[in-house]
Amino acid sequence: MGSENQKLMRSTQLLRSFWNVQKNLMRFVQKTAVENDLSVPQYSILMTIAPHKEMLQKSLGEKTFLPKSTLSQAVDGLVQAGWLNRQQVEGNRREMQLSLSEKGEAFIKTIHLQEGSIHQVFRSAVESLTEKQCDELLETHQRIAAYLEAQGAGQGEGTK
Amino acid sequence: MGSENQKLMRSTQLLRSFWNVQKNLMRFVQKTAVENDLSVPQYSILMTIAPHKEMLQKSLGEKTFLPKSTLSQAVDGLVQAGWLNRQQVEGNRREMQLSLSEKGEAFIKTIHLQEGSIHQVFRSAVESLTEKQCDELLETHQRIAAYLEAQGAGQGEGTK
DNA sequence: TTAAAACTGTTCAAAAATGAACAGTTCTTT
DNA sequence: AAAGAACTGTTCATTTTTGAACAGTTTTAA
Repeated sequence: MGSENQKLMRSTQLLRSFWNVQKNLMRFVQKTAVENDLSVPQYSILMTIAPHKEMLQKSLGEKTFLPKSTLSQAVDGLVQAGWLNRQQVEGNRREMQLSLSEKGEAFIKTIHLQEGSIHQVFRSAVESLTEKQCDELLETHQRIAAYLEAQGAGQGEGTK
Repeated sequence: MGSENQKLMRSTQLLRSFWNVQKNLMRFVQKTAVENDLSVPQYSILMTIAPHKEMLQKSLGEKTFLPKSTLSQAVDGLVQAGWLNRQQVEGNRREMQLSLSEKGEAFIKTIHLQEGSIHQVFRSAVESLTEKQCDELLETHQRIAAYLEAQGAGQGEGTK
């Protein structure tokens, strides 16, 4: 069936398209992380926690998909560096509550403003998009991410 | 200026949106790689070389942004496994010509068909997009990728 | 033609990321 | 309430990735 084949090619093309963006993003994330003495997981953690100011370590794991050993080590480093506070959840001696310190918030702001940081570079990259293009991109990404999120989260898969 | 602030938020929102897709994609790439006894760099290499059938190792480095030590090791593994052929470029004793072996081509086809592979999962994820949505996504991604590609490739940056 | 500089890929020691085993806690079932 | 199962995070040995030094080749320019 020709149209099936058509669809297959479409999907391949789209996957490549995402991959092309993602490998470039990773390049700048890597660079930004190194320039601020962070590992890539640590950078991810900061960016994930930033809009909420505080999060359970468990939730952070679910959001980032980082293996829990990686998460534990990365968080530890961030706490050492003074960017995060870590304390036991009261009424639950297993879970850890993580929160951005004031230093941490300031640090994130600094990163956002650094020339050559992923944030600055990306800002320029999307500068010329129209309102409509932005909205459609967000909408489509949201749909794809939601689908993927739902996959594999169900069965035997968990962050080990 | 309010509209500047507006733009900033837009950019942040878009970056998050890409990140949400990318972390999910990476999850499946990782999974697909492991299931086929590949490292993530090795998987990237195969997917990059696949449409061309053959490439210079140098070009592969430029396309994937993999550090050259990583590239060298990963390629070596693929050659050992019999998926790639490697030979010196004739008339140039530095560069290496890499090409998919027949076994390698077959291997890639197999991966594409595996249930739960990134390819299958992604296919389902984008199944319901309209023709128009696909085209716009491709177009926008292309623009962003092109911009990012141009950045940093110029000055002191190269794959070490 | 040479010497110096730039290029391409490999090697190897160091750093980063991860799985598996674990320790302590909480929840379930009896 | 006691035993067993499930949960949450840490530790540590192993694996993966990477930067730096290198070896060999080609290009540049003296």
